[in-house]
Amino acid sequence: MTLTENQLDAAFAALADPTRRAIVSRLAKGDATVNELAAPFDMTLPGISKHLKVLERCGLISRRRHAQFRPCHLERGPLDSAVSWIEENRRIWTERFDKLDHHLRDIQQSTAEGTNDHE
Amino acid sequence: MTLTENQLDAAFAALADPTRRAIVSRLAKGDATVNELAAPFDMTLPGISKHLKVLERCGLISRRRHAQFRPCHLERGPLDSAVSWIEENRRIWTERFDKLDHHLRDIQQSTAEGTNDHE
DNA sequence: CAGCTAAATAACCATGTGGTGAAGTAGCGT
DNA sequence: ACGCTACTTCACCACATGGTTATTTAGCTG
Repeated sequence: MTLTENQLDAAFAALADPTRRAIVSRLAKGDATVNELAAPFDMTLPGISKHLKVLERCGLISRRRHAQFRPCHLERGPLDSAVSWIEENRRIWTERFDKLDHHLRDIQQSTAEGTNDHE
Repeated sequence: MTLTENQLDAAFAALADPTRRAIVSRLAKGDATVNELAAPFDMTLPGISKHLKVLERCGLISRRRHAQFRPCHLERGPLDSAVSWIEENRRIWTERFDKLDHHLRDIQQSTAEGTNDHE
């Protein structure tokens, strides 16, 4: 289910480029050919082709062959894995703060009669 | 709330490195000094220092000053933004497939008496 | 077949990144 | 004041990345 470290590296790295994120966003709406994907960008086709190869290598997209066209298709897996990694760490972070919150509440309770705005 | 494109670039790029992800995971459990963060890695301190600068520049961590120590603290914002971006695209992706699913169901219903396994 | 279109590949370039060792800075302890 | 500790910054290196133009491959079409 979850990707290996290397695949996670590649997925995050792939998403770190605005052109590639835009391509992913476009593909979320439906498959598209390379020329269709390239159209919105002020970039040569080989440039787009390189980006697509990056996306393909990390599993974010797959490509079929249809006549001369190579329609690109967004794959969900890497996005899921990326979110999973972040969510897991946010969970740990949040739980820790919940505990801290309880702790502070305890302290406040035990010093309820003292001042409460020092520093 | 959401980061700019550049900040999103930086956040994803920061998370693309396994050392930096490990540092983030460590910090999710609580603040730590540079030496504490460096300990698990087979890497010199300047190397860690560079990684921390990357994390700091994209807002993933902040650093206080306490005596000679520079305790690092994980900030939640960029993680939230990264997840938001991905979630938004997954949402579009999912909705599309739901529609497709309905469409296929319609087709299957209207050709219910025909063959159903042609390509 | 020739020729067009879609896309990939090759060769190249500038810049960025991840790492190093060596030197510098800042604050505490004696 | 002196050194120790905790880090940062500097100068450098090898390699990856993002982009280009020019060339090549693959497949349709006349």
